[in-house]
Amino acid sequence: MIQDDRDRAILRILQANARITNAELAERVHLSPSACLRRVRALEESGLIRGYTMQLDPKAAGFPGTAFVMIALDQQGRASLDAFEGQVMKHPEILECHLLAGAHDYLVRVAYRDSADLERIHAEILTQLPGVTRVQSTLTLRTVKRTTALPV
Amino acid sequence: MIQDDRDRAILRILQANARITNAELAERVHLSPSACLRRVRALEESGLIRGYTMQLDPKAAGFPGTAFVMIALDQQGRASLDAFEGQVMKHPEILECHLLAGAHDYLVRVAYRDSADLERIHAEILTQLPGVTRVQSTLTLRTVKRTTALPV
DNA sequence: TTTGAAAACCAACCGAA
DNA sequence: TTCGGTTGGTTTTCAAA
Repeated sequence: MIQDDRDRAILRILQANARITNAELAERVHLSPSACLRRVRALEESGLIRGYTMQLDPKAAGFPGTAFVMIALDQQGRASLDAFEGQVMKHPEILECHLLAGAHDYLVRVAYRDSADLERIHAEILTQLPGVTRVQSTLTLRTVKRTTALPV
Repeated sequence: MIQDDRDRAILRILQANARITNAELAERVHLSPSACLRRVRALEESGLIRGYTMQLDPKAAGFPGTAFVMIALDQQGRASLDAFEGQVMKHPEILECHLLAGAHDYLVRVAYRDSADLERIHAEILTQLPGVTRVQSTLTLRTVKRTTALPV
């Protein structure tokens, strides 16, 4: 768990730059390197830190666009949801999948290389997921902001 | 730019674990440490790599829920969009903001600590953004998948 | 690709609150 | 007892050969 503002400072810095050296991190939060490292390890052990990832520029990586897709299932039993979600996990084109409150639809975000690629993802992946009755895509014209940082 | 499958392998590994040492990364892609480091540096220079971030567990960090919010503006001129987006960038509670095709609405994702916090974000932030005419929130019951990794 | 100096890491230990 | 600081051997980095 987060103990104090020192921990919060460490988390804010690491969220912005996960490859900072422990020595510099320690300096920025006014701790000795060893004390700082002990806190980071404790935060990792506690399960608060899920991991460290590299952020790519989507356009430069060949994914100029993403789309949001609303997906409705024909049934909402535990087994149906599990079957659907299990398949979702297998497709790297599906970046995110959220179960929404209300109509119990899924909101999915996919990355595609061009319009033909989006066609393929729609036809070969999304509509083939188990139990799907409705698939409605909305293209993203522009991503204004996309952070993985939480306001700790 | 990405040169070959070696580069792609490096990117896949770093997307999954940004804190791997250069020595281990080199071993896993069958390169010498110095050759591997040279490639990573080149990928960084090219702008493909946007940065390295730490992933927190949202629940453990005190953010049990996120919500998607559709926001419509009363005007769609360049100036209106810029004013809106400029304010969006200032609020850390707003994790993402996408301009959608079609009705030219924004889809925004916010993190909140509890229902009172969501109320506050709705009343004090979202409805106060410049030019907003309609704000419609949908809670996320469960996030099935959330990756920042692109399928390079 | 190899190498070696400099930097960073991190475990063991010490001291203060 | 817990938390921060110090030390020193080990690992990693990275530029020169």
